[in-house]
Amino acid sequence: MSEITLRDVARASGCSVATVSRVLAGTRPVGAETARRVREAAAALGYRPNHAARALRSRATGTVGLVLPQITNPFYPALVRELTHALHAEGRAVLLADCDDDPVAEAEYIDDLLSRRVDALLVIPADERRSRDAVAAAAARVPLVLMDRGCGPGIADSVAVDNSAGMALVLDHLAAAGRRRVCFLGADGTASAAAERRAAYAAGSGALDAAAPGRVALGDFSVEWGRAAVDLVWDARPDALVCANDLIAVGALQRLQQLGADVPGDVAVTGFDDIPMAALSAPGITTVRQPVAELAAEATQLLSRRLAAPGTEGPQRAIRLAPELVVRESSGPGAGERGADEADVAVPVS
Amino acid sequence: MSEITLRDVARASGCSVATVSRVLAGTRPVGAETARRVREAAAALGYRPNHAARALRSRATGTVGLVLPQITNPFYPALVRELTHALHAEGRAVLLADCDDDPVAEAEYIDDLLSRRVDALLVIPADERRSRDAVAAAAARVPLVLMDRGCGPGIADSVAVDNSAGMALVLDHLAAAGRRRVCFLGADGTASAAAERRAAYAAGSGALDAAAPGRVALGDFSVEWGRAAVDLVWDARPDALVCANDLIAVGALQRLQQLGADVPGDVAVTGFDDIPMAALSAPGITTVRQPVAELAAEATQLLSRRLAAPGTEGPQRAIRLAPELVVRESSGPGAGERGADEADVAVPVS
DNA sequence: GCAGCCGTTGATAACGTTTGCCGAAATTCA
DNA sequence: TGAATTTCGGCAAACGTTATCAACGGCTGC
Repeated sequence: MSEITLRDVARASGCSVATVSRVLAGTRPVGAETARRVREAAAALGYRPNHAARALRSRATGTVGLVLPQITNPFYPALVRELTHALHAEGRAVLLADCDDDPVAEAEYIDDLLSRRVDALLVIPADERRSRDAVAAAAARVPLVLMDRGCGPGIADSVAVDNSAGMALVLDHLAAAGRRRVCFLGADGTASAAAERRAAYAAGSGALDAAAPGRVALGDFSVEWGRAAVDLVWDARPDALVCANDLIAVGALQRLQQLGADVPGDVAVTGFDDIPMAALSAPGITTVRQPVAELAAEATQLLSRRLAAPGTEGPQRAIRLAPELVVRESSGPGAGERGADEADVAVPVS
Repeated sequence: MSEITLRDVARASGCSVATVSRVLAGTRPVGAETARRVREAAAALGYRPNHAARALRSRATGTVGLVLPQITNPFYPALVRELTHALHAEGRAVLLADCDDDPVAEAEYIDDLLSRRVDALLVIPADERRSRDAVAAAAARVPLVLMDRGCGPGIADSVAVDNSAGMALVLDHLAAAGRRRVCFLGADGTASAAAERRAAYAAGSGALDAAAPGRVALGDFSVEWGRAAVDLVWDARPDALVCANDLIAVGALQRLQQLGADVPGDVAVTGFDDIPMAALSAPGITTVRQPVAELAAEATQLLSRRLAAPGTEGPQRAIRLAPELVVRESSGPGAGERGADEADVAVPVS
């Protein structure tokens, strides 16, 4: 069985548990010869440190809790992947909790993770408003980084994409393509991504057409809403639908095709996030790609910094990363001006 | 700080730590009045048990490790979701490890999880052959359940969909629709799902057409391969492409549309797994839906059974669950015989 | 009324590590 | 060469919980 403890290694190598602990953890210099004997014995016996005991004694579990609203949201798997890889690279393990978009469940999971003594928490809050209390309480106990969505000001460090810059990229692109009758299919949720994207549209779309900022339909971040939203704005005879995320765009695209509209000939469609489906849809959907690996790297770095300097409550940081525009067929030249094929061209933000 | 220990609760409630532990853990009966006082004090102080200490003493962490090949594989998020929910419902937490399809990384993660003293492991092996040693070694230490893919015979308990039954559903459906020139676009990997599906095709397709079992193209489980595979079988003028999973089907569908083929008029396309994209593709892809929630429930139940009777090495179980056929537009009536609209009809296996 | 029993409770010893402290040996410096 | 300083290793005390054992009541039953 996995019963080999420090005592056994100590006995086998002829020294005390303390020395064995020191050479294995490298906390203090130890004689070269002794170190060799200890390492040999440990390897021979197949010693595996007991993380539970270590955690109890040193009050650090080497574990990070990751709380997210819905793993089935197609944007998150890539993020989870990058986060777990980045954290594992630092020797930490990841406790995963999917709260199913329910702030109450979210609070319970956070509580459970805290009682499991995670060293830190990564949270994508389910709801900007109703997640706040639980997140703030947790942030008071352990280093906590908010990702993707905000949770009110001054709660904790946060890392997210610059939604305004992303929306600006989209609007510039559509403007350059001569689109003017633009509509926004967004989400009315309190999640910060929803709010920021619709604010950015409201702020930027006026440059295309004075009435554009008013052509807005708000629902949620789903394919179903995308389908339904098209009908609500159809009377305005739009030549471009700016969607707040790729799921909405997929739904909009489907409904447009049902209605017999030509995409991009009659109307362009754009999304946000660049989930896998955006590239695989027909036509491919022009969208704003989030720098997922960089988001993960920034988040883990933020955590490491807090963990390295315990108690030191430095100023909170709100990191915003620049997204890039991915141009695909769904926003190609309109009916009048068909040009060359230009699919999947990535345009980094300046 | 989170410094409230059993001692504090004991002092506040006027009894010993032993009693407090007993009432809070419910391990042994305790006086009603005392229990009330203890619970009151615990609540008032906001006591949170220290899982690290508990784990050290009782040699059980209440934690399960989940090792999977690629969280970005669109079939897994739904499975992860159901697994975490099922496990959390039993009071366990989930340590997640994504090994990026690399058996070496997989072995390291398994090792790390074991040294973190997980009570049990859920593993979706990256490779049938090269994952075997690490999985077998782990299974000797803790209860382990293999999911989705096998890992050689007699290694551990396993839960998976019945791939043969699923493939049979597809072939029956195509036969009933009058398709005869069937081709199989599969994966040559050693993963058991790949092998079982292509074996089931080989065994069942002969009933449609004597040459069908020979019309096979093998690559991997990707959209890219699906696109490429179409060209390899196109000379055979197929009227149906049976794909080993939905990603291949999506790729095949794209390439067919590029070639100007009508789906399902000229050729039907079927997938396997029922990932979200299958429903959202245009046309929607007929596929075999895995009973994800039931798979998760069976797996956790299997774990619970092993955990309840420690050391009792009962016989290994290999549970196979019946899938259901989801008929969508991609396998509708062929060119000659267009009928009524029948989208998204689920036909459970008998 | 006394032996014996159960139901409750309190001390206390683990669980396997890390770590502060101290002694011994080895090294340096005057 | 003696004292000061460093280096190295051991002892033992934590960390917060659970489990074992004994003690102390108040019972029942004869």
